[in-house]
Amino acid sequence: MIDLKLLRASPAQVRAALARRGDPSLTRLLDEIEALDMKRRTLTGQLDQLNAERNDAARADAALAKAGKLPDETAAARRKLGERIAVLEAELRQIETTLDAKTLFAPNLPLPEVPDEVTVVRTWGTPAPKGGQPHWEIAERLGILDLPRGAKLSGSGFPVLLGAGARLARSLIALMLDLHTREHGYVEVQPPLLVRRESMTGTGQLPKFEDDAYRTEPDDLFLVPTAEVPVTNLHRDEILDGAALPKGYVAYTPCFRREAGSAGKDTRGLLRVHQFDKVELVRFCRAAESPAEHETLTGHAEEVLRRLELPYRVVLLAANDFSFASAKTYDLEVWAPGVGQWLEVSSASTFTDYQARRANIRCRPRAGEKPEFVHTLNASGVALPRTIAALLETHQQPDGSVTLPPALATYVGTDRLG
RNA sequence: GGACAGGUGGCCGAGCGGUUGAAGGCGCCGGUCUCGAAAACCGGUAUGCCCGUAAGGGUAUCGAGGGUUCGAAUCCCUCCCUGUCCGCCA
Repeated sequence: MIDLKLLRASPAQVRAALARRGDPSLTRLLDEIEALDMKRRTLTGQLDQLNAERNDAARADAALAKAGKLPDETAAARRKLGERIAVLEAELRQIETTLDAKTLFAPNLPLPEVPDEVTVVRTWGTPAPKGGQPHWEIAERLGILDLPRGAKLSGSGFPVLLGAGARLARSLIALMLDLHTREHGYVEVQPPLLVRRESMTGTGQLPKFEDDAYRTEPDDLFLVPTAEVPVTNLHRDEILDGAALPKGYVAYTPCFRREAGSAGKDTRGLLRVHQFDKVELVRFCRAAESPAEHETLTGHAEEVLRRLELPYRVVLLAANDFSFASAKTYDLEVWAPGVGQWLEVSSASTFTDYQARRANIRCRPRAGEKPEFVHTLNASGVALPRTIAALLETHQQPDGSVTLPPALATYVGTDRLG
């Protein structure tokens, strides 16, 4: 949620920051928000004054009315005052409703250090030369992936993992959860996979991106597109103890995405699917800590790829290229020689206080001090399908088998598939 | 799905038309006492918005919205949520 006080204090700064997102309609949205905010303040000023009058009057009248008789003309005057208040209240309510609705459509402000062009920050490992089989061919040969039957069950984009493939997925999940809980200090969470509208609004998926989500009828619940939603909302409407921050949670969940509007893109194999598994990292911290937390978090996600011996690069996304609620995002991309592409397997973002405002997540720095909004951050740690694709393509052998890195072999129970 | 009960501050809990933002307790903070601590005692301790450099002031908020009233945490209506029992069930 955009900070109305900041918008009021530094309108030019907010406009300049939002302009970097490259959506010209945001200027008009800000105009509307500013006008509504001004109206709201004028109205609340008038209302505060009238309410003060009414409160004074009520106190003065109380004794009179209780004892015996409140003069008719006094009662009439009070009633008239009450009517004026009711009219203004109705007007104010209408403006607030509109203002809230508009505000929810304003994305987060990119941080100043975010570039205008995507930038490769660092690369780890040596990417294999482009070539070899794409993962779907390897997987088909190994009999660990069945796309046609997935399509029969649910439609395209719902892969079925079989045998060693299913075991591989389960092993990857266990490896990641163990790494993040034992070595990086996260608390493991198993959240609900269906969430309320409020939760989706808190993290920024709603109201703007409702078409991207699967929604249940008649309960109006949403299938989580990422564990970020339930885990961040764990602390919705709470005031956290400042001494307990930073706080990190890790959750494995399936993720459900309609991918509306992306038909035809990356449709082969595992690159873009409607349901996939992901281990997600979520952190809550004080505002001053969030830049360092963002780097730490990104490092936690990177460690997964190092353990899997997958060459990857970290890219800093451009201001016009990252998600609605984010203020700064690093993508982790693994090299997939078979398809000859860098594949995004993690997005590590800081949301500054944007989600915290929407979801009303605050902390009290110390006892007796005023609550302040926390900063939220999250990163995939990491998403499975593309990681599996990269694993198969990177570690495929001339004889058609696929070797597994030691860290993973321990979990799978073999160091070779096929 | 059926039948009840209930939603009040960080937590528990009173209040059921008139200085109630809200008793009391717990927790927390400060102080007295102590070599130190505990106990005891004293004091403080909600959040949003607006005005103000500040001190402070105004206002709103007792699940949400609407209504009755000169006046609503208290009465009425609708919705949401939680709990208990019954039914069903991994």
